[in-house]
Amino acid sequence: MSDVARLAGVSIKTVSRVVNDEPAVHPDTAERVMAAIEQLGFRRNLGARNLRRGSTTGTIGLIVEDVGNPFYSELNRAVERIATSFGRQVLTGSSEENSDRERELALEFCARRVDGILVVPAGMQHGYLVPEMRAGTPVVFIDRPAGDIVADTVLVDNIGGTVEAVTHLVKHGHRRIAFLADSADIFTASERLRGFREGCARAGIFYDERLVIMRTPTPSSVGDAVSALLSGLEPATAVLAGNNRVAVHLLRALAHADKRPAMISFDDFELADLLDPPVTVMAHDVSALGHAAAELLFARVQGDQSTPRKVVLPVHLVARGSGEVAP
Amino acid sequence: MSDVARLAGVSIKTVSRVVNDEPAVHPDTAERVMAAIEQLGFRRNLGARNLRRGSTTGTIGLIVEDVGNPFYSELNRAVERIATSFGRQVLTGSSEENSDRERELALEFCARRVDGILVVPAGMQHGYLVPEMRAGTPVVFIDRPAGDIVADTVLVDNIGGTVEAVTHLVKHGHRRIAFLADSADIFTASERLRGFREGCARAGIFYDERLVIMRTPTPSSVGDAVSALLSGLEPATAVLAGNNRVAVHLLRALAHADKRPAMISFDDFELADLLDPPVTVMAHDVSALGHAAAELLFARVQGDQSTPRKVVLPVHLVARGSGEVAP
DNA sequence: CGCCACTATGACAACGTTGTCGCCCAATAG
DNA sequence: CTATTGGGCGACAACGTTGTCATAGTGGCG
Repeated sequence: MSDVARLAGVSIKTVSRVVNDEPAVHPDTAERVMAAIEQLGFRRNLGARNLRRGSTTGTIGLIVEDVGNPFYSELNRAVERIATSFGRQVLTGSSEENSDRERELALEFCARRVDGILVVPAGMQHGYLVPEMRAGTPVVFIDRPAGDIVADTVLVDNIGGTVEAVTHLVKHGHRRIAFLADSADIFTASERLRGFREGCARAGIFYDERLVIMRTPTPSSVGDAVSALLSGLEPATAVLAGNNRVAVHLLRALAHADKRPAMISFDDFELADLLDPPVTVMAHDVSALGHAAAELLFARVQGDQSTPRKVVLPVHLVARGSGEVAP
Repeated sequence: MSDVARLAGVSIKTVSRVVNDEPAVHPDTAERVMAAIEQLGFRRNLGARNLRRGSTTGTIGLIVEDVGNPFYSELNRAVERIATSFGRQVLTGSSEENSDRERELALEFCARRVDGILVVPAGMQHGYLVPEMRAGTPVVFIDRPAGDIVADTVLVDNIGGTVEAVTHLVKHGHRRIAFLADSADIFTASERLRGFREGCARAGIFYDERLVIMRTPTPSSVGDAVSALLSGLEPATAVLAGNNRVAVHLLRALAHADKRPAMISFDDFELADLLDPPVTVMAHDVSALGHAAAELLFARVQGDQSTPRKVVLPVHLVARGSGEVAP
């Protein structure tokens, strides 16, 4: 900036005025300054600016499990859209479902003085965020609630959705329904399990623990689970997949099976409608999840001090075929 | 920091020493300082630190067309992985295939003094980056080359891959092959068109302009294209989809067709193997694309001054069924 | 006992920017 | 003519941090 000032024959303050479009600059002077800026390729240092002004940095942090997972990338996109509309940029990070990594990312974002943080929490302990929140960095939890603090949260109706899925399968004649989901340590998985039990109870079918398998979905873990569930004296006639990852692995495991059970996936996913049979899903609007969370965050950034809110978005059944086959 | 210093009864410099693990601090003093830091919830301001040290900011920028597109989110993930290994964080932005937006994002990243930029360019003019690159911000182009400047670039073998796809279809008896791709303004689409023509020439089949349709893929644009290609006196017997978006829309358009043409997709995509018939693709390693680009970028960040490099990654055929049906 | 080396600490400036205040000068009013 | 106004501009401090240098104290050595 001082180089520009020297070249234009003005003080650095005047250069500052020009780059900030402040009024009290003579047009001729402004032009000289602009020419100097152009010639030197000057670009103002936003870091220094933010430091001096003590204002916001114009960035927010987003922590998800894996930015490469289509579910989270859609979320990322929705968040970015809102952030852009508020003139902010997004720092993203993948926690890899590891609470230490989540914490590390969150604290690094705080050190960068992001204006706020959106997090799909991996861990259950969030006390480490209390000082940061008290210091003025708003945090909104997405898809899963905070472990041990009170904070804004945006969720989907995990229980209601799962109950509806079970009800739907029972309506089509199933009484041996398996629940195949991610590890019970994960909030959404354990909530959906609760919904599964409640669905069984309401439909008046026996809740059989042997038909519930919950662990991190990999091709082999899901493959093994499928073998177990579909064999034996009373095999499952329908499978409820606890999320989109489980559903994809389940489909692959079933691809070459001779007799395929009915299935419903919690979470919609691309091409579900083009498979054979098309996959019935409990769908929810992932973009809406991101929108709602980001809107909430920016309300906080702009000074909203009301008590923490909890938003629950609806889940609805999209019947496509796989969930409507008889036992 | 001065609050911490006051509480611990030391100077701010000593606090600085403690937070930076500098050796010459008495253990007792260090402990008092740590206690004060804990009590006040102090976290050092990375912006101020970077300003003072004049060092790197520890961030890189990534510009893609759409962070929500699985192709780019996989790329994002790969880039993030490398960035993390170099202790950097990633600012992401979606250009929405708009060159003004691309430019805006890139210049904002520069204003934030990112250590480097990775960009899947939307536009063809990149002169605006010259001052920034001269000022020391390395830029690596991914998937598409820079328009009018010389810079590091990582591409996939678009021409070779398309030639192979055409050859494969011809080998299975097709002579009326359609090419359905994104707008020819997009580098990858136009390169693949070149490959398509070359493939036709090499295989000795007639290149029929009427079988080439290139425009932004939407359900309706692809649907219309399919109707046109598959009707008439000499309909196409095979379709080559120019990218994963086109492929998905194509599959949906064909879902209820009575006679389905053979098809190959340039780009692999999730569940391609589970469709009926499974989709034959020209696959390339998107993660490798991100890895290579990020590695190249960090080499530059660390001072590599060699002449700009161009890396071309291989594409290979994955025969699954849809590309092996006879006319 | 004086000197040196070394440890532990602090004062101060500087990074690049902007807010505050004050100065100069021309134009206008009285 | 003088007094007042306000447009245009610059000097300076400050944002939070760290590099440089100086200083005070301590222990060892000749």
